[in-house]
Amino acid sequence: MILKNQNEWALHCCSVLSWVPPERYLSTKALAEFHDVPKEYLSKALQALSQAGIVEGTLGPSGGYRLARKPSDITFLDIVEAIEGKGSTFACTEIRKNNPCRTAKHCDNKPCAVARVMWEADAAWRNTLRGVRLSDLAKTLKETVPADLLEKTGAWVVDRT
Amino acid sequence: MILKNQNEWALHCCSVLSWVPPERYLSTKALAEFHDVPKEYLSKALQALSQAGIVEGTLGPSGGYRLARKPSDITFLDIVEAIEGKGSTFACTEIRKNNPCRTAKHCDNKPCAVARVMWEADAAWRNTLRGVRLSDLAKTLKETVPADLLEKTGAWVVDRT
DNA sequence: CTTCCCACGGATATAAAATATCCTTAAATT
DNA sequence: AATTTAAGGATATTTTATATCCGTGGGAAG
Ligand code: FES
Ligand code: FES
Repeated sequence: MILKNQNEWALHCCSVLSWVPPERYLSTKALAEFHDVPKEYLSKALQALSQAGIVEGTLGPSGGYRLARKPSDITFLDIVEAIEGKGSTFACTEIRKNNPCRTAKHCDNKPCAVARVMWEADAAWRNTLRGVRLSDLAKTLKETVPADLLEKTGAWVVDRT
Repeated sequence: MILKNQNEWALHCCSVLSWVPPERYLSTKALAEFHDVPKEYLSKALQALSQAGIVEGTLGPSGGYRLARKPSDITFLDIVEAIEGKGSTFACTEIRKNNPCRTAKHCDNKPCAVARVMWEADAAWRNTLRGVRLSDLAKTLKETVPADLLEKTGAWVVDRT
C-alpha cells in the first residue's frame, strides 16, 4: 500500500499557492511547470482540491487557482483526504462471519476486534495529519529553506499570477 | 490507498493459530476453509508470515503452521509489516528539486518538510499497531465473542491439528 | 522403501487501481 | 470575436493486487 503521488503534488501546490497575492490566481500550467509534472494529470488533483473547498478556481486569462481559506485553516489532512478520500485505509470484509462454527443466532452488534485496532491506527495517522496546518509548513520552510531561494520562488509565483 | 486484504487474513490467521496446541500445526487448507478464502493465495500470506519469523511451518501430513513466538511477543505491526512491507506509505519523489528557481548550489541536506510530516503520520500509524499484541487481541475477543462460539472454534481448530 | 501430504517458491493469468492523455464545454478576459 | 482557462467526461497505459497453477523436496505413516 502506497499513497498516490497526487498527495505530494497537492501538498506542494497548496504550499506554492500560499504565495499568491490576494485576489489573484495561479494557473495549472504554472503549477505544472514549477513542479515538472504533467499538466493534465495535475489538473485532476487540483479539481479534487477545488471540490473539497481547499482551493478555488476561476476561468479565463489570468485565471487559475488560489487558496479558498487562510493557510492556518487548512490542514494536511484536508489536502490528503481530498486526494485519497475519507474512507479508512483498512477495509474489513467481515471475514469472521465465515467461521464454520458460527450459527445464525450469532449476531455481530460490535465491529470485529481486529478491525477496531486497524481503524484506531488509521485514526492516529489522520490525527497527526490534522495537527499540521499549511501555516505550520510555511513556518518550517522559512526555517529550513535558504532565504534567497524562498524569495526567488515567491517572486516567480507572483510574476505569473 | 487501501491496505491489502491479506492483512485481514493474516491477522485473523494468527489469531486462530494461537489456539493451536504446543508442538502441533494447523494446515493452510484448514485456515483457508475456516476463513473461506482461496487456499493458494492465503498460502502466500502465510509464507510472508513465515519469512518474517512470526509463524513457523513444517512439512508432511500433520504439517502446517503454528506461531513461532508467544502471542505476547507478536504485535499487529509485526503482522502488517510482514504483508505490507516496512517502507513508509508515503513516497517522496523529491518534487521540490524541480523548482525552477533552484540552482546547483542548493543542496538538500534535510528531508523535505512535507515528507517529514507524512512520515511522522506513518510513524503514528505504526506506533498504534506496535502497541497491540496478539495476547491483547485474545483478551478482547474473550470479552466480546460469545463463550460458546469461542469454545466451539477452539475445538474446531484442535480437531484439525 | 514407498506413498501421500504438506510448505515452499517460481511462473503465469486476471482484475483492479493508479497514472496519464485527449477532447469538449463553458466561463472570464482582452 | 478571439483567446485563455477550469471543469469534467472518455479513454489509454502502466502498475499493483488478486488469484491460480505447477514443480520441488521434506516429513510422516504404512
Ligand atoms: S472480520 Fe474484518 S477485521 Fe475481523
Ligand atoms: S519533495 Fe517530496 S514531499 Fe517535498
